[in-house]
Amino acid sequence: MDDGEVAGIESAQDAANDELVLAFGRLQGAAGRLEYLLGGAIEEEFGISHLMYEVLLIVGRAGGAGMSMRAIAQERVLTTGGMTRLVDRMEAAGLVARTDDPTDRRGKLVRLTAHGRDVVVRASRLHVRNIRRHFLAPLPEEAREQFMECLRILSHAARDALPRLR
Amino acid sequence: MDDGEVAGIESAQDAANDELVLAFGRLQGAAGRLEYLLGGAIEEEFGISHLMYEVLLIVGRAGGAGMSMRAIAQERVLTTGGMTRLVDRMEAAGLVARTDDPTDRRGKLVRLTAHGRDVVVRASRLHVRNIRRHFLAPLPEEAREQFMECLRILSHAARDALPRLR
DNA sequence: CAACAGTATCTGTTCCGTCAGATATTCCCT
DNA sequence: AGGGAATATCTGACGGAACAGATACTGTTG
Repeated sequence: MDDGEVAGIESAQDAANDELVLAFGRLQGAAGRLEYLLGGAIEEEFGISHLMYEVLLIVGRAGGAGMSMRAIAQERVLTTGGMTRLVDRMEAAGLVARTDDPTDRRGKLVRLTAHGRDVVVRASRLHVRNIRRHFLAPLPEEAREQFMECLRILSHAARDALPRLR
Repeated sequence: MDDGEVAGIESAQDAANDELVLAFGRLQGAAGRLEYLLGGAIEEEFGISHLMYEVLLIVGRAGGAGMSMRAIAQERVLTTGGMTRLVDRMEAAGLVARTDDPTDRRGKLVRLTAHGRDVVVRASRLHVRNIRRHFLAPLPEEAREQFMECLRILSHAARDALPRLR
């Protein structure tokens, strides 16, 4: 079971697709280490993971009485099972609070605590300084806005296109 | 510890940055389920994860005698420890083979087996039909090329900017 | 209203990648 | 050549998310 030639594994036409796959894969790997690119300071400063920070943002902008577990999970593209445990940890850290949904006794509503809001506000302030500078820096100036717009579009599409997460 | 107002959590200036954070986060979540967007058919058809498919692509295009574990890990942004186990599984599945690096007795070289090359060729063929159509579809026609270019730039930058992975 | 399908959340299990440490080897400096 | 730092890979322990099943509740339908 040996192999000689590996060149010509694909047509030039397909090579561009592979490039996209590889680029996205690398970014996914890098995103797992997003702390180095974007949120390392947050983790150091506030002792919360980047994922927690994202959930704070999501819940924070919902405001009002809070968001259901499912809605958060849907928004962040996570299973509700995973969300249960994540919110467990965040609740233990005093960042969010669960309350019973008054309109549906199956449901819970998650909202920021005062501490959680404080953290997200200060973390965001820290974030702002880093995100464009470090993450987007390699891109040519004029491409950044459009790239961010594409990212927004794709992420919404991804969120909505995926089958309902358990 | 109750909280009343949640509006005005941040300035309008910062809101755009948060948008980027959230978009990227969602994409990361979605990327974990990249199978639905890009590679679901591959997993069904060939019984290999999308990550394995990516590694097959990476090793395949290296060609020749093969790639070191570290080089693959670096290219895909993964720790070498994780790579060890991934290659274990891929070797067990008959997709790749390890050989001792003749120039460095610490190292191993990973190369595709005939079966691995067959899988990656056929999977790529399947992929081509799906990737642009499903993943990039939500983007306006004229933005796609530039978006892919941005993705390429950023992914290379991310790979190179990260501290050496253990 | 009883039956039943659908939904929200939680929990046990499993998978998989990271982290830190161990071992073997190479490289560099004296 | 000898000693130590750096490097390649592997391994044990761990964390966290997915998956599937369980439980509780809702809404619909006969």
